[in-house]
Amino acid sequence: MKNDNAKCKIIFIGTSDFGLPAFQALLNDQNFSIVLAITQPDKPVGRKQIITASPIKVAAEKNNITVLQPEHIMDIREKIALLKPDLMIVAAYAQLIPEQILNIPKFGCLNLHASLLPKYRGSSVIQKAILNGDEQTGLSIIKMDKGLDTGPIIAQITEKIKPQDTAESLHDRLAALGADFLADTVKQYLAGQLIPQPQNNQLASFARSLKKSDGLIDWSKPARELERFVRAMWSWPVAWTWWQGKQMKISSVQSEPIEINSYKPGKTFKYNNGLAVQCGKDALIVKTMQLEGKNQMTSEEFLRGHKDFMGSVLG
RNA sequence: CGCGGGGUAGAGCAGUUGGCAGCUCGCCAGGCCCAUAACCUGGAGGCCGUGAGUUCGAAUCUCACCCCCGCAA
Repeated sequence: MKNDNAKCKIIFIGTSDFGLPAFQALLNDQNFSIVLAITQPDKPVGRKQIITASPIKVAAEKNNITVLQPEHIMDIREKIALLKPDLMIVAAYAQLIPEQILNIPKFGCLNLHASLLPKYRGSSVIQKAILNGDEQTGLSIIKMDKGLDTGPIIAQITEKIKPQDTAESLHDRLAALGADFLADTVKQYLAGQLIPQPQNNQLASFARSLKKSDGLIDWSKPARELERFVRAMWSWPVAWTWWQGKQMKISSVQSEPIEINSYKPGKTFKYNNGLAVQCGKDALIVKTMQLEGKNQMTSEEFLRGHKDFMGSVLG
């Protein structure tokens, strides 16, 4: 039986639920001792603006792990140093960590990242992979340096992107894969079995974080591209368009575009009893949608109550 | 008290000078057809979110409350 002194002392840094399975795996592993969790401050969420703790904070408290939530992580540099951590692990923290912090742990600082680096550094990396029509993406664990997702790669695994994958479904799958992947990789890393490989900066690309407005559909783009766009924007910010001065979310479309180019982009028309929208090249069949103020529903249901919709122009 | 839309048949929606509750789809029964998600005939299905108030009379006007949703964060 190992005592706590023999365990690897880890500080876990993360905010969103992407890092949750990995965090949980570390907590459950007898080889590790999580001495501190660092996460973003509680923030108002939802229509009622209820102050809500991050998923990482909730999980940490459930496991009696101390939680710190500094505005800036530099504010707690001293506290981190006093703990003399062996390793720090970062997963979806949403804040750049300065070198002075990265240098504190004996074995440095590892980051679990949701793409195959150097492709897609940054934050909206899962969306980007779907948007670009990639066949596969994956997880990378890198040893962090002062740059944003620029550190040398320690381990990677790939994951196929399914034709029906949304950013949400792919996110959940990658997050789940992160559990064993991280725990195993950390052990091998501590055992000195993994050698960090520098990233090829020539191949690097960057995915900036998304805003609500990034979900606005440009109907002049090809249908094939917009189909990926709808999946990439789900479940946030969601692909949306304008109709009669109101926002309308397009939550899902049929995967195969139809080869019709008879209308102006954004024009709606009937196709096999379904609702089709003309795009820049070919057209898309809308499966489910949501008008602001209303619930999400199938296009069939929507059309029942909106006889004037068919034939209008969106966007 | 952040801003705004909404709650009417199983579903989606109409319905305010207050006056018998409607449409499309679905469902049930029957008919037509070689056949059908097509078409024809008939039918069932409503505490109009809840509670008060105004009125001869309220889905409709007034007040309070509950619930759903969009924005914002």
